[in-house]
Amino acid sequence: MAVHQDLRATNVDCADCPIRHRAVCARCETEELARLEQIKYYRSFQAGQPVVWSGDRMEYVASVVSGIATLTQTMEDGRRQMVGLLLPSDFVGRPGRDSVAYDVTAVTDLVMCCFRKKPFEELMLSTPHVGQRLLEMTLDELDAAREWMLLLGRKTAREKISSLIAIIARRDASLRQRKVSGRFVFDLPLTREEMADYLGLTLETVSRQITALKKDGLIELEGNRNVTIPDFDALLDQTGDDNDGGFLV
Amino acid sequence: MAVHQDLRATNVDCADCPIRHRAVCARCETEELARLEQIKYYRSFQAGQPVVWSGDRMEYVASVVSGIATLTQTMEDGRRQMVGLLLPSDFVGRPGRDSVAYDVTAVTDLVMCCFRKKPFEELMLSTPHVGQRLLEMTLDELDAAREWMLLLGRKTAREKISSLIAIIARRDASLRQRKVSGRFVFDLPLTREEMADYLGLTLETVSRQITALKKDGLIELEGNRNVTIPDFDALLDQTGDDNDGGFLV
DNA sequence: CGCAGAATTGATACATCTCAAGCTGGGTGG
DNA sequence: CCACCCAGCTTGAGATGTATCAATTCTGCG
Repeated sequence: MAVHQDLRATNVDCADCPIRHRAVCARCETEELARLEQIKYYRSFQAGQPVVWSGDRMEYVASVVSGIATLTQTMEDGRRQMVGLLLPSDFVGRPGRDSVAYDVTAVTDLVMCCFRKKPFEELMLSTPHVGQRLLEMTLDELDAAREWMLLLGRKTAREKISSLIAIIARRDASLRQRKVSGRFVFDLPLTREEMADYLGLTLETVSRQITALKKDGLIELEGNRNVTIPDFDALLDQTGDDNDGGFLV
Repeated sequence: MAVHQDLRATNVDCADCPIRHRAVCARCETEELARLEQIKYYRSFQAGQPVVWSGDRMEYVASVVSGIATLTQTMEDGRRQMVGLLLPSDFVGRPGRDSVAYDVTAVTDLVMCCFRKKPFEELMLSTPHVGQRLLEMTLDELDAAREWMLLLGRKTAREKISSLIAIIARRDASLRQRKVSGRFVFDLPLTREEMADYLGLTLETVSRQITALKKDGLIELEGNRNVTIPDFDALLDQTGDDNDGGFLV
């Protein structure tokens, strides 16, 4: 149970919280916030550390404050599929169920704002805004999961990689409050293997396709992680998506 | 916009509704039910008819009362991926958003219990039980979508078909309030092509794998639709899943 | 009975996987 | 301070599962 390394982290005042406006608490009024503040505690994980294993009891639910975590499913013979990427403000855990259905792993150093499950559930019953916001967030995640099903089931390797790079670029831009237009530079948070697990490919195929995109001038690489997109629209053309449709992930 | 054929259907009293205990209204108390009853209306679609197209405005949300519908996404060049299968008691539509992100199509004759969006949203704000139940259902759907991502990304064609047949068998059993054990007989609601769209395969591959399962004695066919599973556990062994784990779809 | 849509079957092509070497860059210990 | 080491990545050659294209053959329905 819980092989995680948890470092103490000091609580931040909700009013100063960087994810205040997007997380599960976004709609809360001051008194609801005060109640949440009472039951919250922070928890940190180092890059690479597991947060919970599939099947474990998880006695809390949480919001990602900073860092990135992944949700993965693993088959008996070791085949792995990533089924979600958790960014700041995303929510982990499921009120009304004790155990978790997938492995949760910290990809970068990670800080989470945790609520013990019992008090959180009581709060959900007695005040409306947390549940409403959680429903909204869950519906968004469901849309994202379904968009991902199209990618996994029907896209080619090149389309998959292009889509992933485009999505990471957009998320990065939104975290930095910028727009992805013209030339855009950012860091990949994932290794080739993690990308492969996300895309339903092997790491070799990921590597080859990245090389191909580089040769075609659609991306530029500085080291393994730092990516420059010289022309975002040109990259979008490679994703197979309806242009400018969709992906709000 | 809305090329659907809608036949009038007479409303059933909520108290006698076959999906009363599983649908979005499952938790409602009598007065809440009365309010829902006021704003509900039934709508029927013939097998094969579209319910809504991706991008259309959808001015209502609805529960499937009887029949089966599919959610599919389509790429510009025609590649299609099914992203959901709607069975009786499943919910369609998204409070808080006007347009739909995927095509919804009636696979069999279909009856839906519809609520105009505006009144439904107001009801969700003023009474807690609808929103709570909807959150629970959405979380279940998210789990199912993620399970499906593993299938699409990592399973072989044979594992995919076996998984699909096992899931349909289980759902069929649960609708008929029976258990899937020993010898089990049921009808496939989907054509080979629809199965292919669900599984991220071509219809030829689906056909070949079904033939292979038949040759191996894992299933028996009577015509194209009627399936007998002589030994359910033997079929489960072919799915690649942790035995008796998971799938509550 | 006959026909059209659905399904099967076959031959071949090709995208991706698999297995196997190397490469590269950043960190560590001698 | 350099040599080594190792994880992460790239590249290559060959195997393989699934797609594609093309006939047939079923099956259920009018």
